[in-house]
Amino acid sequence: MPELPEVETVVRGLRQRITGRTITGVEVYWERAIATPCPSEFAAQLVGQRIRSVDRRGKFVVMGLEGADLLVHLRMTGQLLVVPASQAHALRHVRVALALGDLLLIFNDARKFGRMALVPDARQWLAALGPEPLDPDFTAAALAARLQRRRLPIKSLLLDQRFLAGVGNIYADEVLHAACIAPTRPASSLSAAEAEALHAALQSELQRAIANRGTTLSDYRDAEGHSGAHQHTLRVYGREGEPCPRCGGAIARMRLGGRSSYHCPRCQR
DNA sequence: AACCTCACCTGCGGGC
DNA sequence: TGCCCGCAGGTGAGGT
Repeated sequence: MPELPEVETVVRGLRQRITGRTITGVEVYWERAIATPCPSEFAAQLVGQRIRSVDRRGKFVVMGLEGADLLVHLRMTGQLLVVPASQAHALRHVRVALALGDLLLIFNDARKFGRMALVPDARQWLAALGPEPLDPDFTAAALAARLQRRRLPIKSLLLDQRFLAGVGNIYADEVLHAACIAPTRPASSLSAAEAEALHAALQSELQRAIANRGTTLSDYRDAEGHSGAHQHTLRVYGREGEPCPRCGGAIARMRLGGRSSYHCPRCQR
């Protein structure tokens, strides 16, 4: 579910609500939600720690504690919700709850794919991730150089978190549409101008989605439990058979790398 | 390296 | 109403 814009929206909400708070209790209701260490260690090590920072790296939420980092990956249906302690009973899929004084930070996750990890240093844990698409150091020239070395379909490459961190199935389709590039094109076949267009589309599409507080198709909610609004402005994702907003051609759906893929065969080349 | 399928899970909507 | 099927924003493992 959540891709870069959704995780960024969650992180901004968390940062405002829980930075500086101390973890006063931990309840693990679904043990496999804790990737590392074992659930009892996880709880024991967290209690008493202060949350110093909340950041995003790719699709990971990274909470900086005093001697460790708490990582969360929401996968398909995970949510990180800040609720008053009295209100948690209304949630149906609570896997982990962190008490923060009179607030609860709830890890809610219907499909149980999401994971939390308590690690000594998040940087090591995340070292294999590719560059951040919104980082100023991520330039069009750098992208073009790395595209040249790969023959994978460009969409599959955009979904590879080691190549680029944070893009998922929705935004890969939207970005390629914005850049007028067919998802099946081998990455190395992109011209310099196309690489430039792809770079620009990554910036603008991801920024627009963040401004709209993310895409809610079903499960995504921000830290306050609010839906995003970007689903109303998607141009191709989920729109099979509808007219392309740019050229009027019919949006097509295909399978690519095992995922549903939407594009306009008329104006994406 | 590239490509495939399966596994991990639950819930929802469509067709009958 | 109920059952079965296919589908879902992600990723990692294992095979060819």
